[in-house]
Amino acid sequence: MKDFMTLKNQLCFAVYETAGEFNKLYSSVLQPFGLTYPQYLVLLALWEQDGVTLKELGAKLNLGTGTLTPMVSRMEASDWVKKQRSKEDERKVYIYLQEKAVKERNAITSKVVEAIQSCQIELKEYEQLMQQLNALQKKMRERQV
Amino acid sequence: MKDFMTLKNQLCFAVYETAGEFNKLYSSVLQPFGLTYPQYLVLLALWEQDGVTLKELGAKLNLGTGTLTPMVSRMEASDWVKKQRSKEDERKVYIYLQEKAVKERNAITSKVVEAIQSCQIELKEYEQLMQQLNALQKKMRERQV
DNA sequence: TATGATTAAATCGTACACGATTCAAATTAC
DNA sequence: GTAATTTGAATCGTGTACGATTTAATCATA
Repeated sequence: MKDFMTLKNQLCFAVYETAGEFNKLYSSVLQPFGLTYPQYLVLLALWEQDGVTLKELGAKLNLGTGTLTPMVSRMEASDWVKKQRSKEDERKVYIYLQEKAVKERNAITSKVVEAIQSCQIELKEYEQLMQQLNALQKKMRERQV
Repeated sequence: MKDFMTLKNQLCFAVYETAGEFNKLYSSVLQPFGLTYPQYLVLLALWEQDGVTLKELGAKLNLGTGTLTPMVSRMEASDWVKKQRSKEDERKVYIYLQEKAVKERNAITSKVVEAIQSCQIELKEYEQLMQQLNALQKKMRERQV
């Protein structure tokens, strides 16, 4: 019988390692643009919908203000985005893409797609993994304690 | 046609989020023991094989000294492990489990298994995901640039 | 309408994670 | 047998990531 408490038989570790691999792969692609992997995820979210509040951005990315506030500040310092406090509700801060982020969008996504394609992942494999990971996440979030 | 550059259609993001979910789930279980999730992974590795060098540990966990050295130091401070510089080769540092880690092993793993079981993941689903993630990692590591 | 509760960011403290550099010990090459 | 190289940890700087607290603005309500 297999030992389920072995490191290499742990699903958590497989996910942990895969996340690390993605991090490394994306980092190498994004470094020439002066972007980190999490910063790229922020851009992905903003390319979909620009001008969202920090809280909304956090909801999309599953990140709190403790992570996002300094990260967005760094991205503002490097001219990717701009923070704008709302006039109607001064508690809210809206994040807007800067020209640089709009102009570079194609160059960045092209390089990313190219890198992913170089991994030779089958479309079917890709979609199946997506579906299974989403199902797993759902179970983890809804687990009965 | 689906937009593959959407955040929620990104495999990288699904993996990133799932890793975050595991982190949160395991953290809640491990907190009463005064352990973090990465520290638990270190214990998993050492429970399998005790007395390995920092480098060997790093190879198992895919972590560099920049991460492991301070982490193991913290675990030494909290009496989980002990660092011992080799007499034969003074460059090497061996990591040994402390009594606390041996004694608490069952209590810790029981709680972890319990938490995972509460997620109601099918065995088949679990194994399929493991296999697919491992295949994906292999492709990412061996990609032709 | 004052006040108590809620909300959105910011801030703080701790802990990874990584690449690059440094340092000392061991190995090798000449 | 000394010099050059390699190796294993440690250190450094930057950047997430999270829970908890703080602060200021808004909302709810008596």
